[in-house]
Amino acid sequence: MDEALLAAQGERALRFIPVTDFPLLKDYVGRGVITTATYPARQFGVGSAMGMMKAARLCPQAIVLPVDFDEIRKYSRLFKNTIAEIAPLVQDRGVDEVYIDFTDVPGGQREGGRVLARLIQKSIFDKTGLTCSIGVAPNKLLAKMASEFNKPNGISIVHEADLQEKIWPLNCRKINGIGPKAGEKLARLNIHTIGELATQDRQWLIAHFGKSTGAWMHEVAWGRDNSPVVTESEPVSMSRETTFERDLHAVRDRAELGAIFTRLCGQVAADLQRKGYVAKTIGIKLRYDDFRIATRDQTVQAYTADAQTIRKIAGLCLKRVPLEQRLRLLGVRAATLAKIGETPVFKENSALAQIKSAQAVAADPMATDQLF
DNA sequence: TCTGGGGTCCTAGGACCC
DNA sequence: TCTGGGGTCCTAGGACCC
Repeated sequence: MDEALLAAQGERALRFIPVTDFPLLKDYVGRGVITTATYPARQFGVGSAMGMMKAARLCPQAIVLPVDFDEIRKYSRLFKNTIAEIAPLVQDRGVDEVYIDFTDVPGGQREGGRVLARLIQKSIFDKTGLTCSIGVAPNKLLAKMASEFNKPNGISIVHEADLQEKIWPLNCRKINGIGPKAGEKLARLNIHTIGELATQDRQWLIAHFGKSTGAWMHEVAWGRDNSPVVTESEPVSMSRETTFERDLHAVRDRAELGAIFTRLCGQVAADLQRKGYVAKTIGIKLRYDDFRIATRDQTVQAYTADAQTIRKIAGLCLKRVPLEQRLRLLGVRAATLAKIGETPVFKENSALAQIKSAQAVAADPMATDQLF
């Protein structure tokens, strides 16, 4: 194998938080979900994204710790910087996950990548006190699955030849990209394992899941994935949203809702400014008390990162959505981003389009300001 | 007993242009 | 009188991921 990839995942992000003076899960009040759980707590069936109330029934004696996002970001940065010092080709996959292409890292191929994986684990532990699990494989798809095999603090190496033995027995849901819906649909079609998926005819999968998804499913079931490790990317959107402590009504709780709305717009504006972007599409998102979601957005001509402008456009969006039902969440989103100072002037930048524009301006003397 | 926040990508229909 | 496609942009919703 002359090419190798690796996925690393962070664990025990809450390791250093002292555990005194925090409520037990059974005494916890408020809405929300578990962000993560220690391995002992997981024994009780508690895990990420589970509602607090459900978790409290499963493990009432668990201690609830607050989430300190500044601290998490700090450790996340340390984690990624440590890896990048050893192997520079790193793709970001959220706070605690990365893909690494170490094809060209000196010594990377020793013991099939195990030596490098151990070095990365040790470096991360020395710098942060955190453990992580690492999967080594010929592509991102397999590396991601491999990283789950030996948790916590494990290393797992998967070769192409291991497909039948190690990958095919797994449930389809273990494939990155097959979520609850696709998993359900596959189960209804009596396809449960990746091996069963691999035996399906490509055309049959396409008939049931569409051209793109069907073909993709067939590829991944055979362990094939040639997507590159992408080290840099521009953001597509920036958003802020909040779930209220109690459901709010647009009329009855107008003042409260208005204040939250303005605050969210301010936060989006601040995020854009801090990161040096402007946006041309502003949108809102709401979640009703029955959990249905509605979104509206509007694209305007001039790019902006101004709180008042965003608030105005978002306000127009809000007018276009039904507001009879009570709300549990409100969000504001900015999209169609451009780096500040690099906003495109003409949508069409072909010479022809520019000549036409110039002709249109020449024909209408009142339109000269269009040039600026 | 309900179910966070911040993202990406895909689909599909309609408008509009060539 | 009726009939074309292709391409891009915009909008709404939904699946999925960490």
